[in-house]
Amino acid sequence: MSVATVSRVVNGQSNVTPETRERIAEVVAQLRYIPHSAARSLITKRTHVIGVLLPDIYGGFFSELIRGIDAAAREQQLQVLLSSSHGDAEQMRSAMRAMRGRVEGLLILAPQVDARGLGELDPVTPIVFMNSRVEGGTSSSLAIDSYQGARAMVRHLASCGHRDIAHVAGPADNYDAQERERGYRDEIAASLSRARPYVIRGDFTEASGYGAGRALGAESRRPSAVFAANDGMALGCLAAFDELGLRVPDDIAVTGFDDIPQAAFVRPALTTVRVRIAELGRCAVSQLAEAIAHPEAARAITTMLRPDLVVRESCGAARARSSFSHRQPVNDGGHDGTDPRLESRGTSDRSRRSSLRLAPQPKPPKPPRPQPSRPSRKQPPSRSRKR
Amino acid sequence: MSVATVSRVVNGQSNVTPETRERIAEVVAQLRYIPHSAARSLITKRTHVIGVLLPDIYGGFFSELIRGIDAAAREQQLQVLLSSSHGDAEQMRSAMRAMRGRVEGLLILAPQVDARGLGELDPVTPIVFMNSRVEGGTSSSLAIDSYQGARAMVRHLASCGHRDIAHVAGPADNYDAQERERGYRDEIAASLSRARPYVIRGDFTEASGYGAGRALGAESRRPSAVFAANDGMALGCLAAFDELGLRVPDDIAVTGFDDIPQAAFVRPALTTVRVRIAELGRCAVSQLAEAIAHPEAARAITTMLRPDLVVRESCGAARARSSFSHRQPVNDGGHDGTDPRLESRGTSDRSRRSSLRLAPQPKPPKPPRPQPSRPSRKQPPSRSRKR
DNA sequence: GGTCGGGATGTAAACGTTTACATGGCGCAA
DNA sequence: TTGCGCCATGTAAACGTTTACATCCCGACC
Repeated sequence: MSVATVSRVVNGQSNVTPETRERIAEVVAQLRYIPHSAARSLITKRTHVIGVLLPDIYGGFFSELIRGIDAAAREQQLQVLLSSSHGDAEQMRSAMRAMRGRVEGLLILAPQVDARGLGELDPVTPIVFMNSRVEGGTSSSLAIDSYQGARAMVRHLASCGHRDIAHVAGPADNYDAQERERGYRDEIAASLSRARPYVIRGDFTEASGYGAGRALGAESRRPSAVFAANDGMALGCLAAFDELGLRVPDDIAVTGFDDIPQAAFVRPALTTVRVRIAELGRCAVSQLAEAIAHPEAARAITTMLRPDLVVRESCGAARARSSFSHRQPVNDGGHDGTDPRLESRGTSDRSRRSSLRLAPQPKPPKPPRPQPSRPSRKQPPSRSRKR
Repeated sequence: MSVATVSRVVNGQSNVTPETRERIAEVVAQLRYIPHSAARSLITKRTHVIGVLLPDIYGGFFSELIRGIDAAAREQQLQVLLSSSHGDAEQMRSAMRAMRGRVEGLLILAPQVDARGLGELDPVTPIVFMNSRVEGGTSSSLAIDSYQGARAMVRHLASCGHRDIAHVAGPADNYDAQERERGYRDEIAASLSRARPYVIRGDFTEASGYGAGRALGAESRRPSAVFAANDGMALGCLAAFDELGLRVPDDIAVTGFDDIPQAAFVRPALTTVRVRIAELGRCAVSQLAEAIAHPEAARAITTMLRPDLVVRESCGAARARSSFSHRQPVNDGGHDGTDPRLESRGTSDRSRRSSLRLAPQPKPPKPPRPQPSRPSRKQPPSRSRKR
């Protein structure tokens, strides 16, 4: 038996005698032979692996993102080579180098470094950037419209009657943080022309949000609302205010950004800007898979995902309010105007407080948002299994 | 210039003339040449990648675990090839096959499938199992002592005066779930001999915990305490009780298991069994790295990690209580008896309520647990950066 | 000045596959 | 009976590296 025949059997090719196949299969089983993927992909040029470069993987945002990426990757029969790098451009470069030859494409989330430079490092591997500053260049990019999301949130708070709205910003070198702060400032100027923006800087961690909350709560003239640039910091604020004896939303309103899973679980449930993080991951994988499958059609597509405002308890709004539409390629200009999904819950106080999501995240239009009621003994439709 | 010389330059070997080196480096930079890792590892037999097989990656437990694994991997200059598989043994097998030749070792968390069978599939790659049923076999294993943790929790609840303690169990085919339930039953029998165990089954998701909470809360003779087999389900219970108008812990106590990051953030903060999930991941990576570096010394080490009880608000205990020691190789038999770390917080109500962790998880003995106070404007010592 | 040695560079094998192509056997048709 | 063609199998090149070994050049020492 030659290696070629074995190869044919292992790959299930047809041109081999049944008894030869039988014999080889037997030996393969007995020797516990497993083909060497690296050698295989050396010649086939297919690895079925995508590389994922993240700045960090702590917190609800990233775990949710990885979940979405993983799910989509599995659907596409891809494996994921993960690498985090503290947002350091040099570490990112070295991770990219280490991935060359192992992956067929790269998914990069690099809100702090110049994405263009990264793309130029390896012009041949398809790359999809997420939430990055990309101007021109040849790679695709997928981003959240942080600016519009922030404006919508500030507009909402203003419409609730808040006039002193503080902003807990993210790291100064982070693109999303910049955009959110810019949206905050612009909307303050637009909606509350007489108010002055008040920004206190954090770093997206709960701890920094906690610190900011302590500082804000202790101020002589404390704001009536705090808009944090992400949910983690909003959670930190919540804890700080709880400790200071301030009631949310009665004494002070708190809102976040991202809609990480915890946002719905804390009490008071967090009003935030829903990013559909997992879906963002899925989209990115799809887009990358597409670019891998058809490298000839590689156009640099920049997609902007429009986030939704989701009103829960922490802002003190009497009723829910909605925002703008969901997903909108930035190039075809103009909204379609439809799909202004209402996120309103039931009207009774009881039901409004329940923000536990029993059902999987509702698919795009019109989330049915079931009233979580009837104490059923049988398992409710659960998310994917855990552990 | 021959390929050999180029290889020498790229790998920074010494026996090459400075000007040759210079010229080659220049061309390398100009062509944006990046070595092909797969080809390289084909000959060197080093990939610097470890494979991680998980049943699922949803929820606080897994994101924390991945975080620990990733951090340790980065320290050891390893990359992580991630694959989740819904706990299906067949999917696990196929993922393992796909990883052959790509990874130098495997980290497997398979609480539902027979770990032995998995190990036999590929006897050559070093494997470290986590939280799995492993008897004998040649692979190492790292596990949480779920049984003792559950007993400690029930003992604590009993000592708080609870007599009707219900248990929300995990999936029947899950090893940890089984052990926790066994611990629950045994301790009920030991501490509350006249009480009857009451188990309601969940599947480790928040949704199933929510369902169980609704069911328990509505019962004619509802229990005074609920011990959920993981924090996710405990969170679900909390949401259910909140909705039913039951106050925790006054009307009913709730406790969990794992100490996922959210546990400290919800109000009331969750009393739970701390697993030090990230550390578990780190240990597993270290152990695997060791096995890879010294395959000759490959002994099957089974390490049992001892979890700690952490008392917060949700159980209604007046003061903190501690439990047993932390980390104890199971083979050297017998506890040393030292290190009964107290987890007590400050005594004032205010400080007891604050369970936000400002500092990184305190290292093993004597967590200093700083009183989170002084509203400092500068960043508090944060966890690793986010985004 | 010849020989020896050492250092720079080149050559080729090896890693474990896949696959184009060659070989050879067999059956069938002329 | 001879030839043709098809099908099973084998051979070898190729993938992109690393590395043992060969070669070559040059300087130094005898």
